[in-house]
Order: sequence, then structure tokens, then C-alpha cells
Amino acid sequence: MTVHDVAARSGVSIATVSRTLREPHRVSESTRERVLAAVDELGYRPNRAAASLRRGRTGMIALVVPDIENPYFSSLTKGAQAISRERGYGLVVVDTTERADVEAEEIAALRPQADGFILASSRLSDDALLEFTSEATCVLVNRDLGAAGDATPTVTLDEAAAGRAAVGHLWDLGHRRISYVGGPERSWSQSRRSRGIREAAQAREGMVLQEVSGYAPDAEGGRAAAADVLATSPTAVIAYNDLVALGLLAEWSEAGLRAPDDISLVGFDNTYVAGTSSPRLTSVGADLRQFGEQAVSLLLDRIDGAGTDSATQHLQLQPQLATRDSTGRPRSTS
Amino acid sequence: MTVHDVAARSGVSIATVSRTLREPHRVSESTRERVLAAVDELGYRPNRAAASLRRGRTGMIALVVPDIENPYFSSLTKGAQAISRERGYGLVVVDTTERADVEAEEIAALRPQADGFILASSRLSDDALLEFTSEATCVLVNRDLGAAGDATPTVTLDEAAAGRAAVGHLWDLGHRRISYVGGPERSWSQSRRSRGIREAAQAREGMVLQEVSGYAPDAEGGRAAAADVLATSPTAVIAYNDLVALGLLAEWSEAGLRAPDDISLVGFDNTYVAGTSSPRLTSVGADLRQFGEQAVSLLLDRIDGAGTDSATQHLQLQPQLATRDSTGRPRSTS
DNA sequence: CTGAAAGCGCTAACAC
DNA sequence: GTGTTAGCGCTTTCAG
Repeated sequence: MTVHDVAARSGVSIATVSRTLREPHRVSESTRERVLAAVDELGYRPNRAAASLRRGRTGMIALVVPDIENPYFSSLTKGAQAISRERGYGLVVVDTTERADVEAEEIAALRPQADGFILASSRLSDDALLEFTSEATCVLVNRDLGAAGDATPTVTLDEAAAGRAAVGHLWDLGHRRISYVGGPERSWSQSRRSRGIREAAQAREGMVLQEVSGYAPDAEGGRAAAADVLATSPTAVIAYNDLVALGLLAEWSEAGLRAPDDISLVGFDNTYVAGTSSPRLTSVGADLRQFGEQAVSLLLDRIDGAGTDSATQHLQLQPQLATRDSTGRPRSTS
Repeated sequence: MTVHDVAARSGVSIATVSRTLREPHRVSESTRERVLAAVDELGYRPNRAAASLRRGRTGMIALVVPDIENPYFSSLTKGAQAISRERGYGLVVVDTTERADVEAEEIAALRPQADGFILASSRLSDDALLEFTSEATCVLVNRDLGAAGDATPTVTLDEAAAGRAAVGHLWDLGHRRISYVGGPERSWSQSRRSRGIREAAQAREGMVLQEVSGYAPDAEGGRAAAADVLATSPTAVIAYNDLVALGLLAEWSEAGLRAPDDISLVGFDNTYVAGTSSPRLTSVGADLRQFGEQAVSLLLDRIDGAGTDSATQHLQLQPQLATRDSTGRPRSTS
């Protein structure tokens, strides 16, 4: 099935077939109908490899994530997938298994194969990232490069605001002793979240904040942190992310502690797992699918040269606080 | 950067450059070194679109899943991704949002773009699937076509054995009244799992099995089923999958019921969420990443024509029972 | 508005 | 062991 078959079937040249598909407005209505009919009957699908070769575009974009099993990234992927297909692009997903070297290697290998890249929570160093973003079309998610990387679009959550929101929520409920179970030291979101949390706590007279850290950003990390954070005797805990929160919840539950009656708990990212636990987790984050959608939009606008207004290239989404059952008033608000 | 640049730089013809990369053994060692050096210095990467066009192969395989957010499929994807990259193929992930029509449309559109397809838990009808598998290279995961689809490789779990394993485990613990929260009527695994469960129960004198069904195969479905299944007054429950089990657990927990003390619970699929709950879920399934890996292997063997022995084309993995905290002896084994 | 024709970069015969 | 050459299927000037 090639353009030639369609051309023969509809009595036009291959050029007209191609035009009918790419620039329908440039052919007369009667021929267009004839060609489209032939396309339909023959079940013709353009060979993208050929089109790519000729146009220098592949029709593929790559989404690079550290770990597709992480609900944060699987939701992001779901959103990205939906919209990229809607806009006629294929989505190649790359799971770097959290390793910067794998990430570097993969994007290098994929570069001639993709029209653009979405790097989600990139583990690359600033330097490496800066180099790559300057030579390939990219959008950064959940990471930025400050002034140096101003030319690269980003989609981020206002992490500091998210941290403040968590603290504000607990303050409003009456908590005055809270603890934060932090994430990996070098993590982009960790530094911003913890800053927001510290700021918000300091801004409130009488709020005591403690931090424990050094745990893996997953359920096992949460379990490991459970006893340690309890030792700081808080009435409420903020966890680096939902998975950590789940681990805390599980371990506490086995120790006979129950949220929110004995202790309140807030997670981050608002992933779907926040709804699967008992109690359901209060969590602060953005709509993750939408996150993925926006990143793809931004990238495709750049590639297709649609919205060439370089004004809104840095999307910073505001966090939403999803209040669920894991937070309540402290037990003894005297 | 094209073959011409490399050819010029190393003083050979473009054919030799191509050969050096594709069939290194067919060029002399000295030229090979020279060419490889030039490739390196120039940072040359072959244009896959051109190669695809010429060879009729794209170097891409497509993984089609109903829902990438589902931990079952995200783990499968992780495994598939790792091995396909290892073998030099790109992985295009398609999320069909559980819709057969979307699936049909996507695979048709992707057909000229991928060398092969892995259809995981396909929602397509037998007829549609049979047609597609006969015209494209595919591997089916978690689904088969019986004798009619014998030519298509499959990777499945022995679902009936999984059902039997769950029942056997509970029997051994002393349970004699169990209930099964079933999945969607038309689901391939549901029919097999429930058959295995029924068989195993009937085979044991004194075992009473009840089934409730009609719930969504996710945490919300589990929550919805929680009260109904309790009404059948079992000492242990088997849930269609881990997500449903999580929902049950959550709802029971809110009602003051605790596993395994008040009631035992077994899930299916052994997804990573089984380890995030409290108590951790006993679950029966296979290693999901490995599942994905095997599917890719099978597909690539077919594409690359490696293992042409059509003997082992139907992999049926045996289930593993991962015993965790959610199962124990019934409260009052008199 | 439509057709002819020139490649995009690469691979695989086929010669030497 | 290496070079020449003819396309793969498509898009896109350039003529008409």
C-alpha cells in the first residue's frame, strides 16, 4: 500500500495524493473526495519512515522518566500518551531506572529518532542537562535550570507553595508540633518542598517543626522512618510523597497507631494511591495527567511552531490540597 | 552527519561505513578501526528513518496496555522497556484507556510503524484479535485465542492454578468458609481464576465458597464490595486483584475489622502495591517485570528470526504465592 | 489546481 | 574486501 496504489486507484498523481493528506485545502473538492475514498478502500496508511526521511521529522516524541512503576510517573505518562496520540505523535517511553548514566545514554541514542523530548524529574546534572537542552527540543518537567536554562520550557509545580499549603492545613486544624520526613538530599523537589515547609512554620508563632531525613522515597523508606519520626513526638507528620506516607501509615498501623485520631498525616503529589489506603491520604499536588498533557502541549507547540509566543514558556502550576481522611484535629487541643 | 561524512573522514566508501556498522566481520580490521574512529569523532548516529525505509523494519515495537496507571501494567512495562532497549529496540507505549475501539484504531495506525506488537490484556474481540494477529507480528500477554490462534505466541499465567493456589493456602490455614470478590464478567483472567477457585473448593470436603461480583476491578470496586462480601460471613476472602483487595482492606479497617485477625485476605497479581498496605497483602501471581521481559523476548525472537523453533511459543508461567501479613488462621478454629 | 521529478540517508545486490 | 549503484515511499519545489 503506497501512494502509488492510491494514485492509480483514484486516477491522480502521487503528488496529489500526498497533498490531499497533508494540505487538503490545496486540492479541489472533487479530487479530494476521490482520493480520500481510495485511501479508505485500500486502507492506506502513510509510511512514516519515508515521510520522516523526507521531512526530517519522525513524528515521535520521547518521554523520559526515572521509574514508570512510580504512580507519579505512570499518571504523568497516561496524560502525555493521550494527548500526543491525539495530536498525531507517537510516544516513546524511556525508563532510566533512576540512573543518570542510563538517562544520558538513552537520550543520546534516541536523539535522531525523536522530534522532541520530555524529561521528567531528570537525574542529569545541570551541566549535562544544559548541554542537551541546547541541542535538542525539550521540555523539562519537575525541574528547572534557573536563568541559565531560560530558553527551555518547563512545567513545574510551585513546590514551595505546596510545602506551605501542607503546613497551613495542619496549622488550621490546630497542630503545633509537626515533623517532616524528607526525601533525597539532592532532589529538586525536596529542596523546594522543605524550604516551603520551613518558611511556613517559621511564619507561624508557636509552630514547632522537626525534620528527619535520609530515607528512600518509597513505601519502604516510609516504614523505615516510622519509628524515627514518632520519636520527635509530633501531632502531625508531612511525608515527602504519598508512597512514603503509605509506608508510615502501614508501620504505625502495626504499632496500633491510627490516623487521624492518634496522628495526622499529609503526603505529596496526590497520586492515585492516596485513595487506596486506609485512611485515605490527604495529599497536596497537581493533577498529574494534566501535568503530562501540558508538557506535551508545550513541546508540540515548539515543534510544530504553533504558539511562537515565547511568553508562557515556564508553566508553574499551583498546588491543590486534596483533603482526605488522614488529617484531623490533634487529639488533645487543650 | 551522514554516512558520507564518515566515509570522507575515513577514506572509504559509504557502503563500507554501512557494513562496518551492520556486519563488522565483513570488513578488514584496519578499515574497521578507521571507520569506527571516524564514527566516534564525528558522533555519527545512523538515521533510523532511512534504515527503516530501506530495510522495511522500524526498530520499534509497540506495547499496548489498557491502563498504564494500573500497577500490573506499569510493572509489565518496566520489564518490557528494559529488555527491548537492551536489544536495541525502541518501545512505543500505547494506553487504550480500557477501550476496545481505541485499541483497534491505535494498532491499525501504528502497524506500519512498529516491527511487532505486544498486546497485553487485549480488550479486542476474538475475531478482531485473530485478524490482527494474522497480519502483524504479535505476542499476546494475559490472553489467548485457543486453537484458532495457535500461530500467535502467548505469555500467560496459569490462572486456574493461581485460583487453586489461593484456595489451597486458605484451606491449609484452616479456613472453611471463603468468599471470592470476582472481576468483570468478560475478563479473560476472571473466568479462569474463578474456575480454578471453584474447582479447588469443590475438591475439598467441607469447604464452602461464595462469590460476589459486579464490581470494578480497582480500589473503589473493592470498597463497594466490602460490605456485600462480609454479608456472606466468610473467614477469608479472595479478591480479583490487589487493587480490589486494597479497597476491601480500607473499608473494613474503617469498620474496625482487621486482617488477618478478624478476616483473612488474598489478592492476585502480586503487584508492588501489595507491599504498601497495612497489613501487607498476601498475593498470588508471577513476577510482572519478567512477564514483560519474556513477551519482548518472544516477539524479538520472531522478528529477528533467532529462535525459530516454534515449540515453546506458548509460555504459561506458574503462579507464585507470596505470603504476607493479610492471611492467618481463622479466629475460631474450634 | 495538478503533474513530473529530485532527492532525504541508508542498505543490499552486484561488480570488481 | 571494497566500491558503485539502484532504489525504499514520501514530500516538495518547479512547471504547466
